[in-house]
Amino acid sequence: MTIREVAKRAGVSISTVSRVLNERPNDYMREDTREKVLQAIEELNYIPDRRAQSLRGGKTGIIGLIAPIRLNPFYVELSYAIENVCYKEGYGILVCNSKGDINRERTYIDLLVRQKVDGIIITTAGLKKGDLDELISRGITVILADEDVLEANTPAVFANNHLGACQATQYLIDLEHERIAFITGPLTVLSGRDRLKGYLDTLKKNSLEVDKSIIKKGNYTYSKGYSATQKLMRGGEGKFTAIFCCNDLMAFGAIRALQDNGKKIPQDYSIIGFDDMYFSSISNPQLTTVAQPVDKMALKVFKAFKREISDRPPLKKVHVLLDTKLVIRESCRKLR
Amino acid sequence: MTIREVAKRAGVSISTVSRVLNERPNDYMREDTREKVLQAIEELNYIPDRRAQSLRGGKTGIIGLIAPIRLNPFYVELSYAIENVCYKEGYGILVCNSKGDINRERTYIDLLVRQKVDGIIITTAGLKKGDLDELISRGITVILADEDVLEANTPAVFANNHLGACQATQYLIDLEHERIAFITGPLTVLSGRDRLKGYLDTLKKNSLEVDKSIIKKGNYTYSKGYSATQKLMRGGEGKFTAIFCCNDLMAFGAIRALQDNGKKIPQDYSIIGFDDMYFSSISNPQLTTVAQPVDKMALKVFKAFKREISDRPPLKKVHVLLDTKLVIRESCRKLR
DNA sequence: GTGAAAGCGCTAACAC
DNA sequence: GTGTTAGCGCTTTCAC
Repeated sequence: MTIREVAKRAGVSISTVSRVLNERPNDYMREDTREKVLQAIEELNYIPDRRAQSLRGGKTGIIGLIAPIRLNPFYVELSYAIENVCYKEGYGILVCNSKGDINRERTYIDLLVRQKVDGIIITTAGLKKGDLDELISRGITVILADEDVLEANTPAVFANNHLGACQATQYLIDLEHERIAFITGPLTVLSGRDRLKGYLDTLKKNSLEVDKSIIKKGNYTYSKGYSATQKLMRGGEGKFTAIFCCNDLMAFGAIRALQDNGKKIPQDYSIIGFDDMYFSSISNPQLTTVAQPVDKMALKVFKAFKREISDRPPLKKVHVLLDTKLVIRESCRKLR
Repeated sequence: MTIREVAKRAGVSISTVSRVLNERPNDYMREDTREKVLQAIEELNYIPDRRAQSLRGGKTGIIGLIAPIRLNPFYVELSYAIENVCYKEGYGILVCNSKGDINRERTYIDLLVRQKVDGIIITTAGLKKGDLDELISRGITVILADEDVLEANTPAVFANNHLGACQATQYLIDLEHERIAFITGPLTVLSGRDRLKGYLDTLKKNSLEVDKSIIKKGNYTYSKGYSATQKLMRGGEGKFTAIFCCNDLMAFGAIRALQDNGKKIPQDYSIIGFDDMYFSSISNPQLTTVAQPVDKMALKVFKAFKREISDRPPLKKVHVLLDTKLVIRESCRKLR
């Protein structure tokens, strides 16, 4: 079922078929010719081959998405937000779960290059400017999502992690909490550092002292949230009344650790997370958290991609910073 | 960066380059020629174009995955299990979230046909044998996962839903529960019907009466789990001591509904789910459930795919049925 | 308005 | 052993 067969059936040449397929503005043709072709297409159930189309200079209509998806469930939220806008725009999306493994990331990039995808949306686990430049030199548009790359000359879209951390911290303070423990994200990644800074800045802004003994290193995993909270408990139960966890998954770990110590949430301790994954809305207790604007992120990412592949892409690569939003549910309470 | 440039740099013809690229068994060549080519490839950082390769009769190396992913989070488990085996085998996976919408499914199928994917792994929301046959006639291998299509002449892989439901029901009975409520899945889908049957059969096997008033219709969503449980409560609190929910998501809804009525799990009611999603292992309480063998399913699906695209695909299309496994956690207790 | 033909990057049959 | 060439399915000049 090729364009040739359609041409034969319609009694025209293949270029005519191609013309009706592509509908260019200044391409005039007799209406009955078009009809004939359309009918032949219909009858043969013909669907053009995108590989062949793209080989002749066109686009593949595929976008690659690379992210540490299963590491942090937040990325399944983000990936499906992106899938959704790609669907609406007629793009296919090749999903590459890097698991945070740089080798896996590179293997996937190789696959995407082979497939000549139109673009790659990536939350990288450690790629550098040079890696990105090579991709770009291959004609593949790269959009950074949620994680920056130093000096990268390509568009990037983030949630305002600093703002989010400020919102969370301030909320706890407004609830009269003064000793707020903090479980960090990995400090190797932008979001981790920004969230820490937001916490610190908000404490300072409210003239609250920073107590390093209630700041624990985390890595966005459930088990780390659990173990960090255990450490917190061993460090002295009275040293804090609330915990701000740098993502929801760790917050669940924290809640569990507290419960295992016979504590109740939010009666004994208030817990706030970050991300707002789907499960945070149905967990017990439902988690108060900072929502990342995933849908908006997906949209902005896609728009950046479109702009980049347009005839005249902007020289100045945008860095979009999207506002987060506090979502109040059940895991925090007013202290007194 | 094409094969031509590599050839020029290595001082050989393009067919020689093609030969070293493809390494056929009976293709001999001088070692130094191969070396030269390899070096040129290396120096130019050449990566062959899969579109062009596949156009010339080859495979695209892409598999499409269609499933109602965000409808039931179980499918995110399944999809990443599949992604994982595809990764290992060098396949790219085009993820298509149908949301259970047949139109979306069809649009995606069109996209996958255009992209000339090697195969489609599908959990369909309503495609019929005819739709599948058309795909197959287009040279696209179709593998059914988790959901059957009547009389379809293509391989299929399922979890043994009947067995799973038996395991869950029997477990509750072993815990001395005799009045076990049941929240069904959609009865339009295979898994829904089989799970119901497993429940009914096990009741009968244990000479327990079926009480239709404690069997409620569900649809695999959280909110339905919640509302069905509310109905159950209004029907009479004493009429049941346990609820078997046809998937984990509804189980969470049920737990919530019970808690909103001031009940405790598992003290007041035992709850068992089905699927074993990641979140079930970290929820409060951690959910006792029936685990679907997702990794094994993914493997079997992939193997069926490979067999189908092999030189001599089996005429008889296999139906693989995989055993489920009871995962005991915290949401059930012995009645007395 | 429509058709013929070149060529996208590659593989494979056939020469040499 | 290696090169030449046709052709995969399509788009796009360039003729007519």
